This record gives sequence, C-alpha cells and structure tokens, in this order.
Amino acid sequence: MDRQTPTLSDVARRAGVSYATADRVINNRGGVAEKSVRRVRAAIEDLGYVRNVAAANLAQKRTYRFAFVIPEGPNSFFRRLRNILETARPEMLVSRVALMVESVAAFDAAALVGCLERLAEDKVDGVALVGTDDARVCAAIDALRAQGMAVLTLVADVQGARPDGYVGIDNTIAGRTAGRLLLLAHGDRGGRVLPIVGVATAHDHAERLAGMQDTLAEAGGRVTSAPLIEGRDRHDIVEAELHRRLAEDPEITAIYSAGAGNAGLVRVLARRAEGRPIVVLHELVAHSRQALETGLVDVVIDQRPEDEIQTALECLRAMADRRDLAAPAPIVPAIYLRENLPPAAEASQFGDPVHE
Amino acid sequence: MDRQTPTLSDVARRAGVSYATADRVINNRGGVAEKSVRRVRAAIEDLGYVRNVAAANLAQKRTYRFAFVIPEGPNSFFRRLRNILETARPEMLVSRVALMVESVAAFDAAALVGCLERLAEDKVDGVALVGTDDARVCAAIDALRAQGMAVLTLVADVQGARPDGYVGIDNTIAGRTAGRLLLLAHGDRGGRVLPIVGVATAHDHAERLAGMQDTLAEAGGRVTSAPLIEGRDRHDIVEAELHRRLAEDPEITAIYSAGAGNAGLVRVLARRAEGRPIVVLHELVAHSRQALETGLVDVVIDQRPEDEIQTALECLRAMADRRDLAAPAPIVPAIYLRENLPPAAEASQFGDPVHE
DNA sequence: CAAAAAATGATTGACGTCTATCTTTTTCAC
DNA sequence: GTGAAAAAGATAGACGTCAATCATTTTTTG
Repeated sequence: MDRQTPTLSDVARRAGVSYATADRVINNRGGVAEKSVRRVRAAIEDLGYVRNVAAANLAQKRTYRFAFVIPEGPNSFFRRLRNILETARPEMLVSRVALMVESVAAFDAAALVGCLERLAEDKVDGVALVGTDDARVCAAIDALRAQGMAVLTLVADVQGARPDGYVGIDNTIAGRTAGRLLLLAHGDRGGRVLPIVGVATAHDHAERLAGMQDTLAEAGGRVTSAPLIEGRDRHDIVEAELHRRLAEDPEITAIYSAGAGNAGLVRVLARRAEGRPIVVLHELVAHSRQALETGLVDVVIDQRPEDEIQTALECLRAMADRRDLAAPAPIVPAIYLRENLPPAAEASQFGDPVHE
Repeated sequence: MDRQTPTLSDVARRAGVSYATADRVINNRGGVAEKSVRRVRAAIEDLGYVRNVAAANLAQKRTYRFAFVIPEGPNSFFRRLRNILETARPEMLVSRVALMVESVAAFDAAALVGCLERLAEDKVDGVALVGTDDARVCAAIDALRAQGMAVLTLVADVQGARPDGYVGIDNTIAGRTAGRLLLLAHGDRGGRVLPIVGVATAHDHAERLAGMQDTLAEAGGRVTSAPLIEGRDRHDIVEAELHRRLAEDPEITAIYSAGAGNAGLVRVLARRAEGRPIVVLHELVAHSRQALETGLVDVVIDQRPEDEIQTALECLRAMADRRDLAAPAPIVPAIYLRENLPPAAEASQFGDPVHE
C-alpha cells in the first residue's frame, strides 16, 4: 500500500553517492565536496527523507541527560516546579531521557554559576535554568553554549544572556491580564487597586505591575492604582503590611499580588468579617488554590509550569537531536477561577509500572 | 560513571532463563510456566528494566498510524482542529507517526460508522473521533476496540460507549466557569443573562447551560438567566434572534453563548451604538478572537484543542506501545481575555524542513 | 607529471528488540 | 517408564543509523 519511508541508503542511491558520503553530509562530518553536498540535499528533499531518530539513538546508545536548575527554598512555586519534574522523571525514562534536578540557593548568582560549571564538566546534553540577572550568569550560559550544550532559561530569563531559548511567560502580558480582570470585575464603577510585589526592583514583578497599571490607565482611569506594598515574597511581611494598609485606606476595592507570600494575604482576608475586595494573584499553589476554592480570592493567574516544563523538554530534545524545531508557542498565562481549577496534583504517585 | 541501562538480555540472565523466555514474557507470547513468568517479572523489577521503545520500533519497522475523525462543514472550531492536525503532521513524522485526518458529515451517525468501519479494515493503530451520540456509533467503537485498536473520543464523548478514554473538557465545568465569570463581572449588582445554545437537546450545550445556571443560582440569584435562544449553531439565526431579544428585553445585562454561530452575535454587537452587555462565549476562532481584540466581547472560554490533540496523541502512542500511561490530566477550559490571547496560529506554515 | 591532499567508496560491527525456526529439556498423564 | 505436550533454550537475520577503518579515485599543487 504505502511504500515504506526512505532510508539513508535510498538517499545515497538517489544522489549517486555512497552511503558513506551521504552519512558524512547528514552528520556534518566534513570532507565532502560542495557538489556532493548539494546532490545529497536534493535527494533528501526529493525523497522526503526523515532521519530515523529511533535508529540513530539506538546506534548511539544515547540517553539524553538534561538538567533543570531550580532555586531552592520554601517558595511553593518552585516546589511545585520540582514536583512536576519528579513526576515526569519515570515517564521520561521510557523515552530515554534522564532528568536531573539541581537545587541552588535562590537569588544567589554565584551558586548558580557554580552549579552551571559543574554541569559543564558533567557533560549533560542540555540545561534549563531559572534565571537570575547577573553578568556572571550570562557568561556561564555563553560558556555552556560554546561547549555545544543546549541552554534554556525557564520561568525567568536572564537579561543580557543569549540562551537557545526562553520558556516562560511574558510578565507584561501577565500583568495586563490582571488589569483586564480587575476592570471586568469593577464593571463601570470606579475603584482603587492595591498592588503587592516582592521587591519593586525585580524586573519580573515590575513588569507585571506596569502591565496591570497600563491596562487600567488605557481603560480611562476609573480604576486607579494605590501605592504598592513590597512584601519581599514573605508571607509575614505581606500579612502585616496588608493589614495596615487596608485599615488605613478604606477606598481599596481590589488587591493585586504580583509575587509570592500570598499565604499572608490569605490570612488577612480570612480574618475579615464581611465583604472583601476583589483579589487577583499569581501562581496556583496549595494555599492560593485553597483560597480560590473557599472563595477568599477571585482569580489566580498561573504560568502553567507543567506546560513550561513540557515545552522545555521538547526544545531540549529537539536541540539534542540536532533537529530544527519551530519556535515553541509562547506560554500564555492561564486564568483560574474556582470553577475551572485543574485537578489537584498528587504529592507524588508511585503507581507500580507494569511491564508487558 | 553511570552504568548503562539494562537490556532484556540482562533481565534474562538475572532471572536465570534464556533470552527467548524473557522475550516470551514481556511480549505476552504465552507458553511460559508461571514460575518463570514470576522470575522474569522479579528481574525486571530488580534491574529497573525499561523496554527500549526505540529499538522495538526499529525492529518492527513500526510507523504508528493514527486516524482523527473530525466532522466536516463550515464550523470554525472543527476547521481549527483540522488545522492543528495538519500542522502537527510533519512534526509527527519525525517520531514515525502518520496522521490521517478523516472528515465525516457532522451529526451524521451513519457516516461516522461508515468511516470507522473503513478504518477498521485499514488496520490503523488508533482512532480519535469526535463523538456523536448514537447506538451504532457505540457498537462501532466497541468493534474497533475488540479488534485491538486504541479508540479515543475527542471533544465530544459518546454516551454509552466504552472507548479507551475521553479527551476533552467537562462541559459542566465549562458552563460553571462561564457562570463564575458572569458573577465576577456583575460584582454585587443584579443582572439578567441571555443564554444562547445550538439546540437544547445536545447534551454538551445543555451541560454548559446547566453549569452556568447552577453557578448563578448558588451565588444567591442576584443574577438570573433569561429564556434561551436556540441558534442551531448558525450565525444568521443567532443574529436575527439575538437582535429581536435584545430589543424586546432591555433588562439583559449579559450574553452567554454556549455554542457556535457567534459570527452572528458579533455582528449584532458591532451594530450597537452604545454600551453593550457583558459577553462570554466559547471557542477561540477567527471571529471570536477578533471580537475579543476589538473589545466587542469580554471573555472567550476555550477548550484548547492544541492540548486536546497533544494529549490524544500521547494516549494513542502509549496504547500502541502497550505502555500504561497514567490517566491523562483532564483538560480544563482556558479563559481568554484580550490581554492573554495566544499568538494567532498561522493558517498553515510550510517552513522548509532542514535536515542536518 | 609526480606527489600530496582531498574526496569518495566499500565495508563492518555495534545498538536492543522482534520474529521465526529448530532443538533440547522438563512435565505430566497413563 | 513411555510418549506426548509443554516449556525452555539457542540462534540468526532484520530494522536504520552511527562510527570507524581502509582502499580507491579524483583533484590540487608545485
């Protein structure tokens, strides 16, 4: 019925060269005349040859080794990220991908660089790292790439660095999305939004904040932004500050939290006797999820780390296979209400694998 | 450093049996004493053996053949579905997956059954079909499965059938999500939502409608539901009916469209001189996207067909490989505002594949 | 034109699994 | 204990590619 897919031998025959030459071409081994290269390329085109990755991997006894470098610490988002990776690990094994998850101190550029250098020696095939803005990190990334390994930034890009790609959301878009939700929830009434960020200098939080404010402004300014709280991503600080500000400023109609430390925010809300402001926050983690379920919070904007990791893995594999992958679809923030929450991920599931 | 992954020979050696026997076990060829089966299984467990799918596929010269059965017609959602599949096809080829996209008349159970029967003869490895409720369809699905092929329902399940899985959203959840958004947009004011469905008897639209109404009711009933419009998924009917109803009932504060035919809805909105109701509708397609971008519409709830297809492909592959895949994460409806729209998909991109 | 260099050809043994065939051993019923 | 059936062992070719070696041809250079 359907004739089978062509092999490299078919290509060689069609191009009128030997298998060895065709092999030299597709594997860039060099030492091939320009004329032959062109003929092989043409034959590939004609026959629609597609390299059989399975066979190639088999011959190379290849197992992909990918490292994910994730900040450590109590931050629940990164815990979630690590969880997803751990869950994916056994499934990845089937396709011969060994996942390494490295933890480094958060915001510690030196530690991150050290980790990257170890990975460079370790000869992994690809690295995905959560970026920290720092010149040394840029240099380390360049060094890895120069060594021929694939490097992605994940969740947070590194300004100035040139990785093979960035997998994560655009924080301006995330902030604008929050702004639009706030506008929607205010209807045609006016309002006053209290923004909470980690620190105003972190470029991701700053981008979210600006995106939110721009969107409010573009809508005519009936909803305005109050002075922000810097919660340093710590729930105790967020709790204290927020408590104070809400008492101080009764005009607040909404809260937008661009960063972490939302457990403190939830505590303040839970204590309120009556009517609460509209609340929009980021990242679906245990406490934000629960707050959504109990109605303490209206909306959670999530960057869907599952998607990010899947996309990252796809990119890393494509690069390791020397395939050209169409640039991955940018990851767009997801909006969760209590009604469309994804099923809670198990902490870890050890279903016994069945081999048969 | 890391010792290499064990092969089936290692398993056989460890189990104290021949390679042939180990092979008989993992491939269920039968004719193996219970005792030996247990020993092989134990060895697999001990060594953490994972069947090398690449090698297996190579040996079998396997190309997966999967068919997607999609209703034909002008419906832009199914056009989108088909587009996604066509775009995925070349990428899938790399992993040796041949995608077939079959079109059958919409809502035509007989045509669907005919198509499934052809596929049964065609010996494809798996089928994903958009369900149509019908006893004959159930029977056809069972017949395919009895023949050992993997069958998934996609987007719409078939009531009474027992496919290997359903990949699509829960329409009740989708409707509840719409309800929550409507509540959010009404704030603490009252309102009156005008629902539009295709036909009230279609169970998917009915589920969405009920979900929306339930959510409104649970919130205390300050926002109510007006009598619905049956637009039969046709934009001309939707346009005429909606126009009439809006003129008739000035109390309408919101529109919820659970089905298709939204081009007509958008036309009505575009003609309105001033203030429009809150609008929530389903499926991100060309005109709904544009309506969102131009501010004619507030929210689009989308079932993310890209995800659905990816999940479906994953499931089909897993089943074809005789792997046990953890049940795929149910697909949750996505909420799009004009700010978080994913980049528009190219109609079709024919970037020349680079082989090297 | 000869020598050196470059390009090409020819061939081979992995890689891990599948599939098939054939032989040998064990088990079981009678 | 004999014979048949069941179970197990042994082995080999194929799948498509990679990586390496060595021989041969063509091209370039002085």
